[in-house]
Amino acid sequence: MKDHSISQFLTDTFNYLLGLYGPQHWWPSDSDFETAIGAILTQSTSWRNVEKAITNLKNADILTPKAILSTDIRTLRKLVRPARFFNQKAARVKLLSGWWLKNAEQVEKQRQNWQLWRESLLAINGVGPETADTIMLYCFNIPIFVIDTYTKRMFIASKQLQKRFEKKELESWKYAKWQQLFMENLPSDPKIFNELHALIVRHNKEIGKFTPW
DNA sequence: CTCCAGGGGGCCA
DNA sequence: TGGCCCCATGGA
Repeated sequence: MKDHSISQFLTDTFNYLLGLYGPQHWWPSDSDFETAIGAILTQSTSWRNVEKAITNLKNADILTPKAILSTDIRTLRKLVRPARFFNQKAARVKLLSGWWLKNAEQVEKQRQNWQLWRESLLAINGVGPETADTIMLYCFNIPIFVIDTYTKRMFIASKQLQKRFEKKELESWKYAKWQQLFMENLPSDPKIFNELHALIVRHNKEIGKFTPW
């Protein structure tokens, strides 16, 4: 899977998008815990709506794991309501707060065991691969690349990749396969993974105004 | 009015 | 495994 031409292509893509849009400064937040909560709230939800929910949590002064755990679930539902699926997300925010309280400090101390921390995140109801990797990368600065629907859509449509793989094959690739493509063909650098994912999201928002790269 | 956002879980063949 | 449905706000 590691391939020089693919490495070159991904590096070129990164440089192209960075030149086009500049640094995206992800993840916007006042704390790593806020970032983690945002990762839950943004599931299939516009960032605009997530901001409203986060603002509600800030105004209620409960943007810490302990405060959220001690907040009544019905109160939490009202606060996160702008972020859609508020019943599920209120519960998920509580579960993640419990995980954070128990593990966040240890993650910082034992970063080499990141695979185990990732597994423990995936064990949380409501945390799938994308959310787990988002937390690993944007909260803990661990070099994991985040795959989302934008990334798949954009690279399935890529002529460069279609020279190497059938489009049908690209369409059949699952999360882990896409992640492997990026992680084996780019430097294992959290700054690169951070920026590239943000740039891909930005590019997909802008598509229509700009021609594909 | 319709469409769809920075996903994930449950269910069923 | 793979396909489908559910969740359920707010802006364009």
